[in-house]
Amino acid sequence: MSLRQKKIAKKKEDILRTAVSILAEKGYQGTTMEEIASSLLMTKGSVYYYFKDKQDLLYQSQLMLLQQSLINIKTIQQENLPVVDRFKKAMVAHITYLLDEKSGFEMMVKLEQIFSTEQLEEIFQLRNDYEKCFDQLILEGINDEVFETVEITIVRNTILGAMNWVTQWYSPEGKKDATEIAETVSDYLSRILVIK
Amino acid sequence: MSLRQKKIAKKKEDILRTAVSILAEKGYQGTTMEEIASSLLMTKGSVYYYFKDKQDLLYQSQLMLLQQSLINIKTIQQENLPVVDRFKKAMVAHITYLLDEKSGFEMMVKLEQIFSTEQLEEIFQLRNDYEKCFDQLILEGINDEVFETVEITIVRNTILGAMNWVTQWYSPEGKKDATEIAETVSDYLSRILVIK
Amino acid sequence: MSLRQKKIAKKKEDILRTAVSILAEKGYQGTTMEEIASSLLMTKGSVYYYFKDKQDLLYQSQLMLLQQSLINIKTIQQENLPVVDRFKKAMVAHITYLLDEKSGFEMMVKLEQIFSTEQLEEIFQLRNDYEKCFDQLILEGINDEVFETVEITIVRNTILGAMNWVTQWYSPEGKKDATEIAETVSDYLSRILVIK
Amino acid sequence: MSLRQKKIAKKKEDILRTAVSILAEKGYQGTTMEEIASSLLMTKGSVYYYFKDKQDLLYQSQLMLLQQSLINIKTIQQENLPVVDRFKKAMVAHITYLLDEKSGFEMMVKLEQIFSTEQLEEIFQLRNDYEKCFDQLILEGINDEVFETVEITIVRNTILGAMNWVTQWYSPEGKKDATEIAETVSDYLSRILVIK
DNA sequence: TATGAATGAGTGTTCATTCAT
DNA sequence: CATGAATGAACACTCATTCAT
Repeated sequence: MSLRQKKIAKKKEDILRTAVSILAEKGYQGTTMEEIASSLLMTKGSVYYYFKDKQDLLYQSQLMLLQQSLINIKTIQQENLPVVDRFKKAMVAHITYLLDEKSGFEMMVKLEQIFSTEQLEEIFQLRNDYEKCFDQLILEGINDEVFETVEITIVRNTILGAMNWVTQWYSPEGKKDATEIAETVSDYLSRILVIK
Repeated sequence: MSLRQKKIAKKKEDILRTAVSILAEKGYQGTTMEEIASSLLMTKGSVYYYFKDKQDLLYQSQLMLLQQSLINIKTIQQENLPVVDRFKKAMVAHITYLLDEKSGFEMMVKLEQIFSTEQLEEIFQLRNDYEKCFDQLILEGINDEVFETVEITIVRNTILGAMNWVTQWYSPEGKKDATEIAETVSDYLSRILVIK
Repeated sequence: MSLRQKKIAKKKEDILRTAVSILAEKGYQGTTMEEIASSLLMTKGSVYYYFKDKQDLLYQSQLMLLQQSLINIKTIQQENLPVVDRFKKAMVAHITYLLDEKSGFEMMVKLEQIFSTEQLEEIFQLRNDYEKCFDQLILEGINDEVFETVEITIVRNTILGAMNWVTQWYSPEGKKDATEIAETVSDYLSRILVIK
Repeated sequence: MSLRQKKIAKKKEDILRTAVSILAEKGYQGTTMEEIASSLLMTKGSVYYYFKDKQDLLYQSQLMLLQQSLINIKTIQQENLPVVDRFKKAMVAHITYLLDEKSGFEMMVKLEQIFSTEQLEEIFQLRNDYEKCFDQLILEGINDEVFETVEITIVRNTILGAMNWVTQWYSPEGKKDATEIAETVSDYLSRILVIK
């Protein structure tokens, strides 16, 4: 990758990071391009130089989030640790990633309404891959007889929901910082699965 | 209340019910007054007869949701049942209420950005009351030594999050209907607290 | 048609008339909605109340022009006059209509680039019908042996071109008024066909 | 002219040729600098090296068209041929030139709106010169008693209109090629003038 | 009460143009 | 000479809101 391409990639990522946090805070429709641009001390026109349109910005930020999350969880899954520890680590990673990026997995809009079929497929594929990793860990735990036998999909959705919602109530001003909150919540959620 | 007033109240409630589900689906900014009106076979002008503006519609729908939820949980709290059962009943009620009304507690917008201070206070008060009910149940459970000793706020937020997120993944086409999902999720969430 | 509908139809026609002349003068891309609106002492928003979008405005104005032209020529065609006279009358009508409406048949844009397939079909159908009327008159003249035997399509296109171009050079400040110009040009163009 | 200057002149002409055909097809407002540049495998910036701005591009392409047309007609005018033949040759040259360059004399915009007074004067001067050549031929024909006595300006405008319009209906897929169409149309237009 | 019509502020997007490298 | 990046003014279009009837 040439220097120029690197510069572009860097700029794109800068924009995406900012977009992610604003979009997560105000939602897709509630966020203006102007807002995103001026947060970056850019003009609207410049943002359009890097991204085709607003939808493209949302799409690529979703991809970025999901791809990074997927890398995170896959890395953890391969570590040489008991399944219980890996599961907890995956939860902590999920929560801290969301809190650090000030992002949300739901951009507050029905994705179907703004994405093309191919885009939706890509997104759903990644989301699915991610969920499968969690399912895999749960299944492993059940087979190892350290987790209760449960309906995997429902439990996974429940746990993901609890984690995704953390962005709604976590306050940096509180007693615990992001990592501590992540640890605590993960501990509590573990109890749904772990056999005592 | 005169007949006329009753008629008006009825109409208002009709509008609110529709508004709630559309707002929950598309978010505050993503929903147009036109959309709400035409869903009710009304014209925009008529909706404005009953509600001052869009924000008022959101405000009152939030109030309705919260007030009803509060009534639900208070009723349950006073029932003559073991705390574990009351807690589970409260969770089931919470989830089924959300799924039935096709609503969401978060209207996909930072409330601070659209509500006035007084309105925010009212909303937060109700939300707080509602959370306190849950906290109260949890505390009771701990005192009765049927629940683990936990950080109540965090556990409550975690559980509420898991429940609120159900609207994101529940599909009426799935194997379980709304009530069954609510029961199942509640069972799993109970494990966070219940001493085994 | 109710009074209300009549009012709407009237307003739509007003807008179309203005749009036609501005679009003809400045071309599709060179005309702004703002311009059209303010020519009518309206706001942009109002124009959008009557027409879906700019393209719709162009489409409907083309339809109006073509439909009226078609009525004009069909009326003339049925008059009980020698074919030479009817042909000349048709030419005069064509030119004066364009000059009166300050319009042009070509809105200075490749129609294919802005219209949908169905819209294009409708336009081309009408255009074709109109051309067929001219062709019919020419054919009649040939059969009556008052017109030379010619390649009908090419002659018709040549004559239509000469007439359509009049809007480019006619000036109301000149010696002749619109009708006189139309008469004169038609006389000259007749010479292409009439046997002497 | 140095080699460098020649290279620049060559490049300018390349750009103008491309610009002419795109501008003729899409109109001034409908054509983007990007489009012109990328048709030439250049970047926008490069085009700006050769031409001050978009208007300059249009201006110079008009000049080029008119100057070439003027040369064409003047050459023909001086040929040692009967006026009827020279007139027809002029028409054929006019039409084939337009069709070959895929150009149009009207760039679909009121010239007054984009050109400066001096530029307009230059353009009008050339246009006038060109028209005068036609007028001259017509006058000659009248004096030679091979053309009917006509109102020269009107006839010339009518004929020019018919010729300019050919670009609107000529299709390379048709039975006749550009030259044949030009010949045919010229023959028909001759009949307006030639005494039989 | 209800509504059709109008409004205007705001938003996404385009594009001619500039300029540092 | 060439270009990539940035800019900002302009424009199409939307939509909450108002108001006369």
